[in-house]
Amino acid sequence: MSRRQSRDHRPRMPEGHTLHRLARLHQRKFGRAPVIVSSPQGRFADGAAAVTGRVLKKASAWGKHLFHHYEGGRVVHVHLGLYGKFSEVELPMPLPVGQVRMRMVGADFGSDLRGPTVCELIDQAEVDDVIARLGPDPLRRDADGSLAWARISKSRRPIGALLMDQTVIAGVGNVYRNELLFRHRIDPYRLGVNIDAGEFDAMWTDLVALMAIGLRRGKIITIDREDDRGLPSYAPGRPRTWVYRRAGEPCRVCGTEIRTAVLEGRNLFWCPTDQK
DNA sequence: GGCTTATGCGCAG
DNA sequence: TGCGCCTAAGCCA
Repeated sequence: MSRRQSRDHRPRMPEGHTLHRLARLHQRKFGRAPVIVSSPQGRFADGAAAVTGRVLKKASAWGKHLFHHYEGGRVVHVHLGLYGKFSEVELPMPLPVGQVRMRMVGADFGSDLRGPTVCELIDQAEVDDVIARLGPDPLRRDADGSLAWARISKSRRPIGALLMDQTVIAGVGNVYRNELLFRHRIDPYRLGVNIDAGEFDAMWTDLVALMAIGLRRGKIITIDREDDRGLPSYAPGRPRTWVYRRAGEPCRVCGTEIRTAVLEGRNLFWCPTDQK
């Protein structure tokens, strides 16, 4: 078997940590060297033609948005959406399989992007526009949680919806949203105005730590945090989440059946006993 | 082999 | 509110 498609270490859930991980990977594998960019599928043909052969100066992420900054001020903006994925491919590149929107080939590494919601060529001003629409990203060093608090503390929307709103906090997806609310014993339907400052501070601090674990480990782990006892306690096969996708199963704390409902089109999971 | 489902989000109506 | 995007893992037969 000469399967060139390498084993992939991509996180299963593309929330913010996935994009930061990709930015780090792409910078390491493609950075500071010319990259051959193409669009086998054709839908990104013009964008690919504009950057191919140019040096990738930097890859960065803000929330769920990924930016490839090429020399000459051109930027490739990617949002994976629900299905988008980058594969990791060893050279030489095999023939494209399926709908490959963007193919990147560096000196000793390649990557195929399939199924993204967004893959477009933009300039720095447009990057700034994208970022201006996003809330603070817990994975960025400069993240200012007080900006999120300013929005939440005034809102009459449920906290379960606010945490998913990318203009409030950038990078939180359905897994982190549900897990964070359980960890802090907060009912997802409680309104933003009814969250107190202490609760928010604790959630924000926790979120920063949880997402940093996701970034480091490449998967979302919200129980058995390695820093709980100062040593790695996660082992393959061990449960990694408290409530996410556990509808009907017993709460790991009190045994009550985990409930599920749809809030603004997304699946909510919570323990009706523990979360008030 | 086929069916269901999912992490996101913009848009139509 | 619900659809469309259009991938792929997980499950069942």
